[in-house]
Amino acid sequence: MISEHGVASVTMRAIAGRLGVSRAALYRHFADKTALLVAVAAAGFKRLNDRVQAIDAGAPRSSVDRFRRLGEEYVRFALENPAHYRLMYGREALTREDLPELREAANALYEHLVEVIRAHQRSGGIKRQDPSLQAYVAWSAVHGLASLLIEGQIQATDEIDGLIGMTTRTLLDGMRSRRQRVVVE
Amino acid sequence: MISEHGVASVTMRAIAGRLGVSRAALYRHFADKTALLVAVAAAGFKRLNDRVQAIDAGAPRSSVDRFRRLGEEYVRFALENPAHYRLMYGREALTREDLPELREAANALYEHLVEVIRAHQRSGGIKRQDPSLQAYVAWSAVHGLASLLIEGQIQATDEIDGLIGMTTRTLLDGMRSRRQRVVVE
DNA sequence: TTCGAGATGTTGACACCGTCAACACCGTCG
DNA sequence: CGACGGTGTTGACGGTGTCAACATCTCGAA
Repeated sequence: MISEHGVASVTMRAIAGRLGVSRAALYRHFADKTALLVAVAAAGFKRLNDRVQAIDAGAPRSSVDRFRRLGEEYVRFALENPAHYRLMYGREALTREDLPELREAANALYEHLVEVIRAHQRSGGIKRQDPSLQAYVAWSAVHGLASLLIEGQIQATDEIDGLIGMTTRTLLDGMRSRRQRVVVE
Repeated sequence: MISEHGVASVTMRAIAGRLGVSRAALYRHFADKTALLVAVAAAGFKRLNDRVQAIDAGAPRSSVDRFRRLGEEYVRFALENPAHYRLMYGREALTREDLPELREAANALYEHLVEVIRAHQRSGGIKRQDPSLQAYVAWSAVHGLASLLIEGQIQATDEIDGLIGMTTRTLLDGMRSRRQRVVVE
């Protein structure tokens, strides 16, 4: 329903109607509408998590490649499921402190990113700074890119692939360790 | 009203009540609620724009400094006006194609960023790539950081200043021209 | 000065929404 | 067999955005 007509069209009555059930029946399973949306948003994070985990499932990759593909896959997910992605980061879902499910799902994704960065640090590719802070910077970059693309704030729609690659490359160059940098050039 | 009790508390009746006016009176000035919110959001972009323009008003700065301060000031604005910032990038405001005011205000900010990047290119600080694409990458990074901070997705709340600095530094290093990079080290 | 038109404000109503209390049904297990 | 927890239904409540119909006010043209 979200991807068809936007999150505004998701009403308790409409959901119940699709299920062939009365409106109040939903309240046997969810405390209120926000709780239901939080569950949907958390499911989105889990799907995204599965997707990025799958990157490392096949043949072993270099740590740079893992980082690049992670960023790519992240943005691609957002572009394919814009309404869902918006919900995942929407205030109505994140505000509720009594429903930690969403935050935990988001955190699992973040932890994976930290792990990928740690691995790339060990291989000498990037600076040995606090990987959790580096992860925040990288997360910010891809989340910001995904958001701006989804909301149509970025005009260059035909250069999306280039923009994604440029973002991950800038991050990698910006975090690159000095020694390697000189060697490379 | 937004900053006091969140955007959800902003209802046509509540606005009218504050103004000492009836609900329907508002419809003489705005087509509907979304149009009103778009106007508020656009005003936010204009305030933010004034703020970043003010950076260059005083003593002349180096192009690196201009870039750094721009990113800093951007994130700081978001942190000081979280609800307003959310509205500025909210789907309900951006979706409406018949109200270009918001997009234009956002675009003015983007154009300023492009100009700052161009200047830094001329001074030889960063690669001579398409500045409009570099601007998208930089915008993504600061917008993503602001969003994650506002929504409480980033735990390291006591290292915000460090995180902002790390973001702009990573961007600058990532875009830095090869020649200068060697010289610097 | 008068008068009429446009801008602005008001009231009452409509359809829709999230939510809840009260009641009805069902299978399960002591 | 009977009580009980899980599930679903109906009807209602207060709140919301919005609009049509009507009232008022301002101000420039005759």
